[in-house]
Amino acid sequence: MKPRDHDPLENTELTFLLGMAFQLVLSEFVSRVDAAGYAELRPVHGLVFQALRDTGATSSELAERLGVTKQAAGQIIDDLEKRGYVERHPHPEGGRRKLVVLTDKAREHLSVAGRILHQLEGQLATRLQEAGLNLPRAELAAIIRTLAGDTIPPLRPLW
Amino acid sequence: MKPRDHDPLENTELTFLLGMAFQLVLSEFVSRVDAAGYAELRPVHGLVFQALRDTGATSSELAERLGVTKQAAGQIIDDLEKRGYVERHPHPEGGRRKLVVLTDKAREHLSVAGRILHQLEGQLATRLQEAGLNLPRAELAAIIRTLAGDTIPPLRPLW
DNA sequence: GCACCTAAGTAAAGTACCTTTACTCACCCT
DNA sequence: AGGGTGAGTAAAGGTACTTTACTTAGGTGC
Repeated sequence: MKPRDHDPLENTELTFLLGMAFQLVLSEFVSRVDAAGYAELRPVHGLVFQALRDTGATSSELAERLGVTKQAAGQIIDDLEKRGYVERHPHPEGGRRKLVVLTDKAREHLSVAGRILHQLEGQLATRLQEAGLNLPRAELAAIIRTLAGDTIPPLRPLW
Repeated sequence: MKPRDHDPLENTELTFLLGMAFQLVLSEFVSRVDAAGYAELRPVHGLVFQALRDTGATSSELAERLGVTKQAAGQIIDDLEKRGYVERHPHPEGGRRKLVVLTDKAREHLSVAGRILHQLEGQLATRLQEAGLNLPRAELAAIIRTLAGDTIPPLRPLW
Protein backbone atom coordinates (compact mmCIF):
# COMPACT_ATOMS: atom_id res chain seq x y z
CA MET A 1 0.00 0.00 0.00
CA LYS A 2 1.68 3.12 -1.27
CA PRO A 3 1.36 6.08 1.13
CA ARG A 4 -0.56 9.03 -0.27
CA ASP A 5 -0.18 11.73 2.29
CA HIS A 6 -0.95 14.51 -0.15
CA ASP A 7 -3.01 13.00 -2.85
CA PRO A 8 -4.01 15.91 -5.10
CA LEU A 9 -7.46 14.36 -5.26
CA GLU A 10 -8.08 15.51 -1.71
CA ASN A 11 -7.90 19.09 -2.91
CA THR A 12 -10.46 18.69 -5.65
CA GLU A 13 -14.08 19.65 -5.20
CA LEU A 14 -16.31 17.40 -3.12
CA THR A 15 -18.82 17.36 -5.94
CA PHE A 16 -16.27 15.91 -8.33
CA LEU A 17 -15.12 13.35 -5.77
CA LEU A 18 -18.69 12.24 -5.21
CA GLY A 19 -19.37 11.88 -8.91
CA MET A 20 -16.14 10.07 -9.59
CA ALA A 21 -16.49 7.70 -6.65
CA PHE A 22 -20.08 6.89 -7.57
CA GLN A 23 -19.25 6.36 -11.21
CA LEU A 24 -16.34 4.06 -10.41
CA VAL A 25 -18.14 2.00 -7.77
CA LEU A 26 -21.19 1.59 -9.97
CA SER A 27 -19.14 0.71 -13.01
CA GLU A 28 -17.18 -1.90 -11.09
CA PHE A 29 -20.46 -3.32 -9.79
CA VAL A 30 -21.95 -3.46 -13.27
CA SER A 31 -18.84 -5.17 -14.63
CA ARG A 32 -19.08 -7.88 -12.01
CA VAL A 33 -22.80 -8.35 -12.53
CA ASP A 34 -22.24 -8.57 -16.29
CA ALA A 35 -19.55 -11.18 -15.70
CA ALA A 36 -22.03 -13.16 -13.60
CA GLY A 37 -24.21 -13.56 -16.68
CA TYR A 38 -26.47 -10.51 -16.47
CA ALA A 39 -25.03 -8.35 -19.22
CA GLU A 40 -28.54 -7.70 -20.53
CA LEU A 41 -29.55 -5.82 -17.37
CA ARG A 42 -28.71 -2.19 -16.71
CA PRO A 43 -28.59 -0.49 -13.31
CA VAL A 44 -32.13 0.83 -13.61
CA HIS A 45 -33.40 -2.73 -13.77
CA GLY A 46 -31.96 -3.35 -10.33
CA LEU A 47 -33.93 -0.37 -9.05
CA VAL A 48 -37.06 -1.82 -10.63
CA PHE A 49 -36.48 -5.18 -8.98
CA GLN A 50 -36.00 -3.56 -5.60
CA ALA A 51 -39.16 -1.51 -6.01
CA LEU A 52 -41.16 -4.62 -6.87
CA ARG A 53 -39.60 -7.13 -4.54
CA ASP A 54 -42.05 -7.06 -1.67
CA THR A 55 -45.54 -6.98 -3.11
CA GLY A 56 -45.07 -5.83 -6.67
CA ALA A 57 -46.67 -2.60 -7.88
CA THR A 58 -48.68 -1.13 -10.70
CA SER A 59 -46.78 0.51 -13.53
CA SER A 60 -47.90 3.94 -12.32
CA GLU A 61 -46.60 3.28 -8.82
CA LEU A 62 -43.35 2.07 -10.29
CA ALA A 63 -43.11 5.20 -12.42
CA GLU A 64 -43.39 7.35 -9.33
CA ARG A 65 -40.73 5.39 -7.45
CA LEU A 66 -38.38 5.67 -10.41
CA GLY A 67 -39.14 9.33 -11.03
CA VAL A 68 -40.16 8.80 -14.65
CA THR A 69 -43.42 9.01 -16.58
CA LYS A 70 -45.77 6.07 -16.48
CA GLN A 71 -45.13 5.52 -20.19
CA ALA A 72 -41.43 5.13 -19.54
CA ALA A 73 -42.18 2.69 -16.73
CA GLY A 74 -44.45 0.79 -19.09
CA GLN A 75 -41.67 0.51 -21.65
CA ILE A 76 -39.24 -0.82 -19.06
CA ILE A 77 -41.84 -3.35 -17.92
CA ASP A 78 -42.47 -4.43 -21.52
CA ASP A 79 -38.78 -5.07 -21.90
CA LEU A 80 -38.40 -6.97 -18.64
CA GLU A 81 -41.53 -8.98 -19.38
CA LYS A 82 -40.15 -10.10 -22.74
CA ARG A 83 -36.98 -11.23 -21.00
CA GLY A 84 -38.90 -13.14 -18.34
CA TYR A 85 -38.08 -11.06 -15.29
CA VAL A 86 -41.57 -9.72 -14.50
CA GLU A 87 -45.18 -10.66 -15.14
CA ARG A 88 -48.33 -8.55 -15.35
CA HIS A 89 -51.16 -10.01 -13.31
CA PRO A 90 -54.70 -8.74 -12.92
CA HIS A 91 -54.77 -6.45 -9.92
CA PRO A 92 -56.61 -7.76 -6.81
CA GLU A 93 -58.33 -4.41 -6.39
CA GLY A 94 -59.64 -4.48 -9.92
CA GLY A 95 -59.97 -1.58 -12.28
CA ARG A 96 -57.69 -1.31 -15.27
CA ARG A 97 -54.83 -1.85 -12.88
CA LYS A 98 -52.32 -4.60 -13.39
CA LEU A 99 -49.98 -5.79 -10.70
CA VAL A 100 -46.43 -6.19 -11.93
CA VAL A 101 -44.58 -8.87 -9.97
CA LEU A 102 -41.14 -10.43 -10.12
CA THR A 103 -40.51 -13.91 -11.48
CA ASP A 104 -38.15 -16.37 -9.82
CA LYS A 105 -35.58 -15.38 -12.44
CA ALA A 106 -35.64 -11.81 -11.15
CA ARG A 107 -35.41 -12.91 -7.52
CA GLU A 108 -32.39 -14.99 -8.37
CA HIS A 109 -30.80 -11.97 -9.98
CA LEU A 110 -31.52 -9.86 -6.91
CA SER A 111 -29.80 -12.45 -4.78
CA VAL A 112 -26.71 -12.64 -7.01
CA ALA A 113 -26.47 -8.87 -7.45
CA GLY A 114 -26.88 -8.29 -3.73
CA ARG A 115 -24.07 -10.69 -2.95
CA ILE A 116 -21.82 -9.00 -5.51
CA LEU A 117 -22.59 -5.55 -4.16
CA HIS A 118 -21.86 -6.42 -0.56
CA GLN A 119 -18.68 -8.19 -1.58
CA LEU A 120 -17.52 -5.10 -3.46
CA GLU A 121 -18.36 -2.77 -0.61
CA GLY A 122 -16.61 -5.10 1.82
CA GLN A 123 -13.47 -4.96 -0.27
CA LEU A 124 -13.61 -1.18 -0.32
CA ALA A 125 -14.08 -1.09 3.45
CA THR A 126 -11.02 -3.28 3.90
CA ARG A 127 -8.90 -1.06 1.68
CA LEU A 128 -9.98 2.05 3.52
CA GLN A 129 -9.28 0.48 6.89
CA GLU A 130 -5.76 -0.29 5.75
CA ALA A 131 -5.42 3.44 5.27
CA GLY A 132 -6.96 4.22 8.65
CA LEU A 133 -10.28 5.29 7.16
CA ASN A 134 -13.85 4.11 7.29
CA LEU A 135 -16.56 4.04 4.67
CA PRO A 136 -18.16 7.49 4.95
CA ARG A 137 -21.70 6.33 5.55
CA ALA A 138 -22.56 8.86 8.25
CA GLU A 139 -21.06 11.71 6.24
CA LEU A 140 -22.95 10.81 3.10
CA ALA A 141 -26.16 10.35 5.04
CA ALA A 142 -25.69 13.79 6.57
CA ILE A 143 -25.14 15.37 3.15
CA ILE A 144 -28.26 13.67 1.85
CA ARG A 145 -30.34 14.76 4.83
CA THR A 146 -29.08 18.31 4.52
CA LEU A 147 -30.18 18.60 0.93
CA ALA A 148 -33.24 16.38 0.85
CA GLY A 149 -34.64 16.36 4.39
CA ASP A 150 -36.90 13.42 5.08
CA THR A 151 -38.23 12.80 1.60
CA ILE A 152 -35.46 11.23 -0.45
CA PRO A 153 -36.17 11.64 -4.17
CA PRO A 154 -35.63 8.75 -6.59
CA LEU A 155 -32.11 7.95 -7.72
CA ARG A 156 -32.11 8.59 -11.45
CA PRO A 157 -29.69 7.33 -14.09
CA LEU A 158 -28.87 10.80 -15.42
CA TRP A 159 -27.20 13.95 -14.30
CA MET B 1 -30.38 20.22 14.52
CA LYS B 2 -32.42 17.12 15.14
CA PRO B 3 -30.34 14.21 16.41
CA ARG B 4 -30.23 11.23 14.08
CA ASP B 5 -28.37 8.60 16.02
CA HIS B 6 -29.79 5.79 13.96
CA ASP B 7 -30.66 7.27 10.67
CA PRO B 8 -31.79 4.33 8.55
CA LEU B 9 -29.79 5.85 5.72
CA GLU B 10 -26.62 4.77 7.45
CA ASN B 11 -27.63 1.16 6.94
CA THR B 12 -28.20 1.45 3.23
CA GLU B 13 -25.59 0.48 0.67
CA LEU B 14 -22.62 2.75 0.16
CA THR B 15 -23.28 2.72 -3.57
CA PHE B 16 -26.75 4.14 -3.06
CA LEU B 17 -25.47 6.76 -0.64
CA LEU B 18 -22.83 7.85 -3.11
CA GLY B 19 -25.32 8.12 -5.95
CA MET B 20 -27.89 9.95 -3.88
CA ALA B 21 -25.36 12.38 -2.39
CA PHE B 22 -23.88 13.13 -5.80
CA GLN B 23 -27.26 13.60 -7.41
CA LEU B 24 -28.46 15.94 -4.67
CA VAL B 25 -25.31 18.03 -4.50
CA LEU B 26 -25.16 18.36 -8.27
CA SER B 27 -28.81 19.19 -8.55
CA GLU B 28 -28.54 21.86 -5.88
CA PHE B 29 -25.53 23.28 -7.68
CA VAL B 30 -27.35 23.32 -11.01
CA SER B 31 -30.36 25.03 -9.45
CA ARG B 32 -28.19 27.80 -8.07
CA VAL B 33 -26.31 28.22 -11.33
CA ASP B 34 -29.61 28.37 -13.21
CA ALA B 35 -30.85 31.00 -10.79
CA ALA B 36 -27.70 33.02 -11.48
CA GLY B 37 -28.77 33.31 -15.12
CA TYR B 38 -27.17 30.27 -16.69
CA ALA B 39 -30.18 28.06 -17.22
CA GLU B 40 -29.04 27.35 -20.78
CA LEU B 41 -25.92 25.53 -19.57
CA ARG B 42 -25.85 21.91 -18.44
CA PRO B 43 -23.23 20.29 -16.18
CA VAL B 44 -21.29 18.94 -19.14
CA HIS B 45 -20.66 22.50 -20.31
CA GLY B 46 -18.86 23.19 -17.07
CA LEU B 47 -16.60 20.24 -17.77
CA VAL B 48 -15.90 21.64 -21.22
CA PHE B 49 -15.03 25.04 -19.80
CA GLN B 50 -12.63 23.51 -17.31
CA ALA B 51 -10.96 21.44 -20.01
CA LEU B 52 -10.46 24.52 -22.18
CA ARG B 53 -9.64 27.11 -19.55
CA ASP B 54 -5.86 27.10 -19.70
CA THR B 55 -4.82 26.97 -23.33
CA GLY B 56 -7.91 25.74 -25.15
CA ALA B 57 -7.81 22.47 -27.08
CA THR B 58 -8.74 20.90 -30.37
CA SER B 59 -12.10 19.21 -30.60
CA SER B 60 -10.40 15.82 -30.69
CA GLU B 61 -8.48 16.55 -27.51
CA LEU B 62 -11.66 17.73 -25.89
CA ALA B 63 -13.43 14.56 -26.98
CA GLU B 64 -10.80 12.47 -25.24
CA ARG B 65 -11.02 14.48 -22.03
CA LEU B 66 -14.79 14.13 -22.02
CA GLY B 67 -14.75 10.47 -22.92
CA VAL B 68 -16.98 10.90 -25.98
CA THR B 69 -16.43 10.66 -29.74
CA LYS B 70 -14.95 13.62 -31.56
CA GLN B 71 -18.27 14.07 -33.37
CA ALA B 72 -20.06 14.47 -30.06
CA ALA B 73 -17.44 16.97 -28.94
CA GLY B 74 -17.92 18.82 -32.21
CA GLN B 75 -21.65 19.04 -31.62
CA ILE B 76 -21.15 20.43 -28.13
CA ILE B 77 -18.68 22.98 -29.50
CA ASP B 78 -21.14 23.98 -32.25
CA ASP B 79 -23.73 24.63 -29.60
CA LEU B 80 -21.42 26.61 -27.32
CA GLU B 81 -20.10 28.58 -30.28
CA LYS B 82 -23.63 29.63 -31.30
CA ARG B 83 -24.23 30.81 -27.76
CA GLY B 84 -21.00 32.78 -27.65
CA TYR B 85 -19.07 30.77 -25.07
CA VAL B 86 -16.28 29.44 -27.30
CA GLU B 87 -14.55 30.36 -30.56
CA ARG B 88 -12.75 28.25 -33.13
CA HIS B 89 -9.42 29.76 -34.10
CA PRO B 90 -6.90 28.49 -36.64
CA HIS B 91 -4.47 26.27 -34.79
CA PRO B 92 -0.93 27.67 -34.34
CA GLU B 93 0.54 24.35 -35.41
CA GLY B 94 -1.41 24.34 -38.63
CA GLY B 95 -3.01 21.36 -40.32
CA ARG B 96 -6.74 21.05 -40.32
CA ARG B 97 -6.64 21.60 -36.61
CA LYS B 98 -8.64 24.32 -34.96
CA LEU B 99 -8.01 25.58 -31.49
CA VAL B 100 -11.17 25.96 -29.46
CA VAL B 101 -10.83 28.70 -26.86
CA LEU B 102 -13.11 30.24 -24.27
CA THR B 103 -14.63 33.70 -24.68
CA ASP B 104 -14.83 36.20 -21.85
CA LYS B 105 -18.45 35.18 -21.45
CA ALA B 106 -17.34 31.63 -20.61
CA ARG B 107 -14.66 32.82 -18.21
CA GLU B 108 -17.23 34.89 -16.41
CA HIS B 109 -19.42 31.85 -16.11
CA LEU B 110 -16.53 29.82 -14.74
CA SER B 111 -15.97 32.45 -12.11
CA VAL B 112 -19.61 32.61 -11.06
CA ALA B 113 -20.05 28.85 -11.07
CA GLY B 114 -16.87 28.33 -9.09
CA ARG B 115 -18.02 30.76 -6.44
CA ILE B 116 -21.41 29.04 -6.22
CA LEU B 117 -19.81 25.61 -5.94
CA HIS B 118 -17.45 26.57 -3.15
CA GLN B 119 -20.25 28.34 -1.33
CA LEU B 120 -22.39 25.22 -1.51
CA GLU B 121 -19.61 22.94 -0.36
CA GLY B 122 -18.82 25.34 2.46
CA GLN B 123 -22.39 25.18 3.65
CA LEU B 124 -22.29 21.40 3.59
CA ALA B 125 -19.03 21.40 5.55
CA THR B 126 -20.60 23.62 8.18
CA ARG B 127 -23.62 21.38 8.52
CA LEU B 128 -21.48 18.30 8.88
CA GLN B 129 -19.27 19.93 11.48
CA GLU B 130 -22.35 20.75 13.53
CA ALA B 131 -22.89 16.99 13.58
CA GLY B 132 -19.27 16.27 14.47
CA LEU B 133 -18.39 15.13 10.97
CA ASN B 134 -16.09 16.29 8.21
CA LEU B 135 -16.47 16.26 4.47
CA PRO B 136 -15.24 12.81 3.47
CA ARG B 137 -12.58 13.96 1.01
CA ALA B 138 -9.90 11.47 2.06
CA GLU B 139 -12.38 8.60 2.06
CA LEU B 140 -13.70 9.41 -1.39
CA ALA B 141 -10.20 9.88 -2.73
CA ALA B 142 -9.23 6.47 -1.34
CA ILE B 143 -12.24 4.84 -2.97
CA ILE B 144 -11.36 6.46 -6.28
CA ARG B 145 -7.71 5.42 -6.04
CA THR B 146 -8.69 1.88 -5.17
CA LEU B 147 -10.84 1.50 -8.24
CA ALA B 148 -9.03 3.69 -10.75
CA GLY B 149 -5.40 3.78 -9.65
CA ASP B 150 -3.51 6.70 -11.08
CA THR B 151 -5.42 7.24 -14.28
CA ILE B 152 -8.75 8.80 -13.41
CA PRO B 153 -11.21 8.31 -16.25
CA PRO B 154 -13.46 11.15 -17.40
CA LEU B 155 -16.54 11.95 -15.37
CA ARG B 156 -19.45 11.22 -17.65
CA PRO B 157 -23.04 12.44 -17.39
CA LEU B 158 -24.56 8.97 -17.52
CA TRP B 159 -24.67 5.82 -15.46
C1' DG C 1 -79.68 2.99 -14.58
C1' DC C 2 -77.45 6.13 -17.32
C1' DA C 3 -74.35 9.99 -18.23
C1' DC C 4 -70.04 11.64 -16.46
C1' DC C 5 -65.76 11.89 -14.33
C1' DT C 6 -61.37 9.91 -12.93
C1' DA C 7 -57.41 7.18 -13.11
C1' DA C 8 -54.65 3.30 -15.28
C1' DG C 9 -52.76 1.79 -19.12
C1' DT C 10 -51.16 2.14 -23.94
C1' DA C 11 -49.85 3.98 -28.57
C1' DA C 12 -47.36 7.00 -31.39
C1' DA C 13 -44.62 10.82 -32.27
C1' DG C 14 -41.15 13.97 -30.70
C1' DT C 15 -36.69 15.14 -28.36
C1' DA C 16 -31.98 15.03 -26.46
C1' DC C 17 -27.80 13.27 -26.85
C1' DC C 18 -24.99 10.19 -28.14
C1' DT C 19 -22.56 6.67 -31.76
C1' DT C 20 -21.56 4.73 -36.31
C1' DT C 21 -20.52 5.25 -40.93
C1' DA C 22 -18.63 7.82 -44.37
C1' DC C 23 -16.62 11.67 -46.33
C1' DT C 24 -13.34 15.99 -47.04
C1' DC C 25 -9.27 18.32 -46.47
C1' DA C 26 -4.45 19.82 -44.88
C1' DC C 27 -0.01 18.40 -44.27
C1' DC C 28 3.84 15.00 -44.56
C1' DC C 29 6.81 11.73 -46.67
C1' DT C 30 9.34 9.35 -50.14
C1' DA D 1 3.23 13.82 -57.85
C1' DG D 2 0.99 10.06 -55.39
C1' DG D 3 -0.40 8.21 -51.14
C1' DG D 4 -0.85 7.95 -46.23
C1' DT D 5 -2.34 9.99 -41.75
C1' DG D 6 -5.11 12.44 -38.77
C1' DA D 7 -8.43 16.45 -37.80
C1' DG D 8 -12.73 17.89 -38.73
C1' DT D 9 -17.52 17.48 -40.45
C1' DA D 10 -21.92 15.60 -42.34
C1' DA D 11 -25.61 12.53 -42.10
C1' DA D 12 -27.98 8.69 -40.45
C1' DG D 13 -28.92 5.53 -36.66
C1' DG D 14 -29.83 4.24 -31.79
C1' DT D 15 -31.46 4.63 -27.07
C1' DA D 16 -34.13 6.11 -23.59
C1' DC D 17 -36.77 9.23 -22.29
C1' DT D 18 -41.08 12.88 -22.68
C1' DT D 19 -45.27 14.82 -24.73
C1' DT D 20 -49.55 14.34 -26.78
C1' DA D 21 -53.45 11.77 -27.40
C1' DC D 22 -56.36 7.91 -26.94
C1' DT D 23 -58.88 3.72 -24.68
C1' DT D 24 -61.01 1.56 -21.01
C1' DA D 25 -62.64 0.14 -16.15
C1' DG D 26 -64.90 1.51 -12.45
C1' DG D 27 -66.88 4.89 -9.23
C1' DT D 28 -70.38 9.01 -8.54
C1' DG D 29 -74.35 11.95 -8.84
C1' DC D 30 -78.66 12.51 -10.17
